[in-house]
Amino acid sequence: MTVTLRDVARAADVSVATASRALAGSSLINQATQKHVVQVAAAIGYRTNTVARALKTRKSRLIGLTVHNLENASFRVLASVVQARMQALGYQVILSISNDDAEQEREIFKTLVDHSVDGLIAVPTGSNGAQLLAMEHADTPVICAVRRVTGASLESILAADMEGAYTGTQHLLGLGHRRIGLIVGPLDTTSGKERLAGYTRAMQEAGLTVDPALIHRGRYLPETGVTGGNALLSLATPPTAIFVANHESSVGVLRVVSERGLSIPSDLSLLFYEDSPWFEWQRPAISVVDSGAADMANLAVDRLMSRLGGVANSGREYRIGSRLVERASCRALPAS
Amino acid sequence: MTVTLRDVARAADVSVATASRALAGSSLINQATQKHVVQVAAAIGYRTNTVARALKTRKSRLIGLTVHNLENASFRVLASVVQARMQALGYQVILSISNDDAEQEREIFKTLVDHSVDGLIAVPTGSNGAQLLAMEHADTPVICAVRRVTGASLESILAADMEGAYTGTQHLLGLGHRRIGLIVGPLDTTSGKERLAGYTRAMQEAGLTVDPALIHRGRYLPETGVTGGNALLSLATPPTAIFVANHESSVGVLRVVSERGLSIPSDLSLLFYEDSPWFEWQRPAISVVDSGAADMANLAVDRLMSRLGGVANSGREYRIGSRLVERASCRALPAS
DNA sequence: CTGTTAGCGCTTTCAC
DNA sequence: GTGAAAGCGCTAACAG
Repeated sequence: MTVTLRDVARAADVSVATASRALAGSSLINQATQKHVVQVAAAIGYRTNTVARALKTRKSRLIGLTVHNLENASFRVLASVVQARMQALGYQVILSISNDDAEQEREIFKTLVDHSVDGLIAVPTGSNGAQLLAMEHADTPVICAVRRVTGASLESILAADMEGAYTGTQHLLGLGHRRIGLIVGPLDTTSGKERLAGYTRAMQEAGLTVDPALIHRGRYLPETGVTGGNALLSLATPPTAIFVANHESSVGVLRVVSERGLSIPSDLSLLFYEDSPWFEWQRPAISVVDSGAADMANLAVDRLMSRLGGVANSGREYRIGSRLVERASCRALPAS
Repeated sequence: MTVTLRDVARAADVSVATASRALAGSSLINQATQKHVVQVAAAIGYRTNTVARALKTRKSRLIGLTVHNLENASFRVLASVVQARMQALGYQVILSISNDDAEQEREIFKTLVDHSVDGLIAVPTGSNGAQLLAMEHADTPVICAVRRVTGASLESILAADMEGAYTGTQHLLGLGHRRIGLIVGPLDTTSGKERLAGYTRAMQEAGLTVDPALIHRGRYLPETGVTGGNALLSLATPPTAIFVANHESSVGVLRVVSERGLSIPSDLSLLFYEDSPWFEWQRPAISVVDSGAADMANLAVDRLMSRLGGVANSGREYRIGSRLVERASCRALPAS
């Protein structure tokens, strides 16, 4: 039925060992035999059985990729980029979705190990560091992306959230805004904490006292945008600009703005965090602090590949700088 | 290093065969030994080597999933649902992205076969039917989802596009609209053809002659929404409603509407095809013809599982009925 | 019910 | 440069 290396060997009149070497492109082999074997193999339609090879070499050419979901634009970009690049490098990726649930993630990691993935790129929930460390000890490189695990010495590729929020806030400040609202994620996540810190720092450096009423924190959900937007806009002195530093809530904020009949940017300036294709199709196009998902994905792949190539775990944290993308949703305030 | 079945056998003082049977939950085994082996296995931290098992049984417990991209909401839902359900069923999914490119798809299928996936759920480009058929002949079940391959007798799970477009158009007609614009995908895709057919049928049944100027067809891209929207809205007698039956162009249409300062639904009624989470967050919330991506995904999994269970290829085409989701973007026209 | 044994298809010493 | 042979870890006859 299936044509095996044996068949190739027989057809090319060499031993299986030679056939294997020829196909693997081993150096210690006669050029002529090499060519011949390769030709014969192609002729009879031979394809390496990766399972058998994996059993022997303990290399599956499979890597795991776990993300919280596929709705968040950053995770989606991560999935696309990792998939495309790893495939080009001869690896297949097993995608798993954790729903940001520690329990599910635990199961996923176990199964991935069972399938003997050669490596793992994970957006971790943060709760299964021990398991990840165990994988590292079992010589399976793990790269954390977007999120990290505190206390575990794993290579992590993160966004420079503090710096990004600082840059974004500064941009708004530079435009003359003084009352700047912030909608941010939970403060028990690194990104939530750091984005708030960046905002705070920029405000303080500008000599402004941070008004707690201008800060709304909530879950990574569209609803947060609605409650946050309404809360901020209902203030006695509402903000002249809102920095939406919680990607998922963007759509909720847009809804509130539209319901209140506010026009952007004349009534309110809006700055989002993490770019999404449709932000630029929006009218006015939304300015964003792009956290660089594609670059994070690329670096994650680069790091994984070098780990796969034998480089030791640096335990290092890499930060991808944020980038301000000015579009049309922020206006300069006339000097008053 | 790694603990094998041998170790379990030794530790439990039975043969490898018995250990294997105990772990596999074979029927022909003593309850007591069974329990004992399982306990010992857990105690020494045994985990089945799926690669070795796959080599022996020719079942990898891996399935392939190919989609054009992760941006289209339907593909995303397909990926999420298939991943979650297959995982729960003890399978892992290898995700590949074809970019709707026949060449890339060809490579993907080859690699998937190399990794001996047990089955495949594919959103096919349509150009590699022979390869898919070859997989079927090699006893690897293939289920096509969302798109199909003409001329190949493969099980396909499709949306009832003709019916959906018919329903959507009828809805608009029922609201009193007579000049209904249609923005649709390429006519060399099944969905493009069928959606146009559904629209045409509804119009004709209402006794209306179809004005070709009201039909804009274009690629599955946001740009199409811009050119299409502008073309339709620039007509001497512009439509009172636009049926955007090309998911990707939705965002482009919204942009045109906003640029022209049109208000929905008073100036123009809008009906989209294929639901997306953010459509309901939009203000006004967008009415849609939901093509049922989640249901397609579920059925695809069901079909794959029964094929995996030994059921023969029915070669059948399954259609998931569309559903009209009325929100707030279509208004009834006053009888004139 | 349990043990012995023969591979699945491949890579890789180790001899020649 | 090439071949023979030994498994990787597991399952599935086949005996007992």
